[in-house]
Amino acid sequence: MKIHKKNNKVASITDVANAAKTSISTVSRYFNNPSMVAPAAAHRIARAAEELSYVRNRAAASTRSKRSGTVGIVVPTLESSIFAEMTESFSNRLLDHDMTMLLTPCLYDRDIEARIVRSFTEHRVDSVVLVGGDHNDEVMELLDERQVPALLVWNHIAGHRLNSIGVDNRRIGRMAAQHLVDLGHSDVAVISGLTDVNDRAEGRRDGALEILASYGLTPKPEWILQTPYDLDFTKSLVSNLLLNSKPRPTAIIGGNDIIATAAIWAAQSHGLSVPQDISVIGIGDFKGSAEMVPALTTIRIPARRIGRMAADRIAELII
Amino acid sequence: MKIHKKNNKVASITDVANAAKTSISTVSRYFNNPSMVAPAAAHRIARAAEELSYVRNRAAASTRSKRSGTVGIVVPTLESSIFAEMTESFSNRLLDHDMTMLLTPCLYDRDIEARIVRSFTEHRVDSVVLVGGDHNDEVMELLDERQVPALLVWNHIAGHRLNSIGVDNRRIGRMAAQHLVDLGHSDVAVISGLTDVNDRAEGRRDGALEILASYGLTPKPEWILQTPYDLDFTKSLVSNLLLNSKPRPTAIIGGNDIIATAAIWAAQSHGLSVPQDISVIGIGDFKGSAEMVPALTTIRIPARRIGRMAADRIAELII
DNA sequence: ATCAATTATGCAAACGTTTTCATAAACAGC
DNA sequence: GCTGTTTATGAAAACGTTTGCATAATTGAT
Repeated sequence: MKIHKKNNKVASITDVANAAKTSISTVSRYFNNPSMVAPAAAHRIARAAEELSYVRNRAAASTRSKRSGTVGIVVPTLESSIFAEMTESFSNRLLDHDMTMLLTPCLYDRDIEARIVRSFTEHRVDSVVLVGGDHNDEVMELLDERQVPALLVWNHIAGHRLNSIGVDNRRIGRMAAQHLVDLGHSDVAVISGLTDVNDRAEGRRDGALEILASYGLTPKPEWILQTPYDLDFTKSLVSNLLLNSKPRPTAIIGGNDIIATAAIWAAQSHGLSVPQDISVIGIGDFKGSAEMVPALTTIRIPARRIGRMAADRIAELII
Repeated sequence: MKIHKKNNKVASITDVANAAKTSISTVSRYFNNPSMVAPAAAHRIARAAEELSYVRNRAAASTRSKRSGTVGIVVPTLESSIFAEMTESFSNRLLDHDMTMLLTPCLYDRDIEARIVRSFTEHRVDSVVLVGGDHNDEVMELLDERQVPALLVWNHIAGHRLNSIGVDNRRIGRMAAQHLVDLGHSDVAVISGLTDVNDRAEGRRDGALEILASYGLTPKPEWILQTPYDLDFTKSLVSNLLLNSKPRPTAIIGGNDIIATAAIWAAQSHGLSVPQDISVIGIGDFKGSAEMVPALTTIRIPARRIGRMAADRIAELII
């Protein structure tokens, strides 16, 4: 009678070892470090594994080896195409490193983020990726205590004790403002995301205001607005701005492309044409901004590149 | 000397049990089924866990309990806002069930999907979620053999042996075509996604063509087009169509909102105005379609609801 | 008080791996 | 043919949990 796996249960490494007439150590080595096992044995193991449709149990493996092959990432939202792009390229690259991504959106809520990171540590992820530099103390302590290698993406943060990969948002804000100044604008409205939950938004706004101030063009307070990540709300916010300002701003800086898009649509719905009647510049370069009519002027954030680089960096961090 | 955790290692359930002067069984029960442990013991355990900053190891737990608390989901792409929405609401709802999501985009490639599902099974996910009904045999066998409860989302597929939650794409296609016929159009172009890798696209196209045919309005072959999920490409495809057709189509059905958006932009870039000169209808209702100028006419797919329902169904499936 | 029923606990055996250590086998160099 | 290295293997001890079973403690009814 042929040796085969214990009844109706899925095959374990032991079953494979028995079928291949070798020890479980060798089977384990075959899967983790094939070069360590002799060709003949390797062949028998491959056959046995195939026969029993063995699927190794990484969860069990991680108890001994301390490596789960997973990375946890928390993003503010997936509904921003820019985060979706980054996440997607991150995941794809991770696949090349034979790792899998645990992903959870935190909806810009730091407490939810903390809860998610805790859950990630329960699953013993090999590493954690966070967006931006603003996080609960609890998160930092947790990562610290348990020595989970962590990576901050999106912003490059010079002084931070965690690794970071991303852009300098202040600089981007400066670029956007400079562009409008160069076009001759002096009446510029600055509409940012919510700066208290979003350090990207804050950096961009401050960079823009810095440049405007340096030209003596500081916008009046009612032209410096914040808006949540919401097309609908932003569109009516801008509508109000355009209706109620006696001299209208001649240009708008949108803290991200959603805001800029909403601004363009708001302007169009008042019969203003872009860029003839009013200039709008965004930040982010979401997929499609170039094809939009009128094409959206935007400052490119290399989301895919950030995603890829992050995955590669993770691979280094956990060696 | 105070009892404390073994040097420089993270605390395990044993450390907590020692510190709380009880057995690991009780500690385990405290975390999994608090009602089973007496208040006094519970209190000591809570204190000890806090003190040692104990984080339970779900990976280890899953070896014995067969429940990892994770669900694997593979989506075609995150760059489609509609999938992003579904995924996000799925993940949020999953959180309520104390589960975490393993997510990987497969880029519409069935072989990559198969590879991902295999990786999910290695991680012993409690359940797998797939988009649509077209999958490699290997995937089906794997899920079958290992008895992983699986769920199909996006399409509702009547006869399928797996559970499914979603919409009837053929019906949606019929609705789109009927809408245009009702508006009096007789020259309708149908632009779908790639039907060979996307059964949603196929259903929608066929439904649309079915209705058109029933009115004797079958489009000429060069008006039935396919396009990958790409704004850029689609925009120039539609541009060509508009330039080269002697009598132009008076309406376009876009298989999804990306296609419809690209079609609108293409029309606009030729000086045609929508909907005066040409009607365009999309499918999907991505976030923002209503605010767009002109507003995009689209058939709503309840992405968030599908996501939520899927999470709830998963919770039922694995009991 | 007593006994039965209930509730709370602890022991020890799983779970499916990896990894250390020791030994056996194969290979070179002479 | 030796001997000294290298290479391949196996036994057994972890890893951090859950859980079945048996016992101890508590409760309730009389």
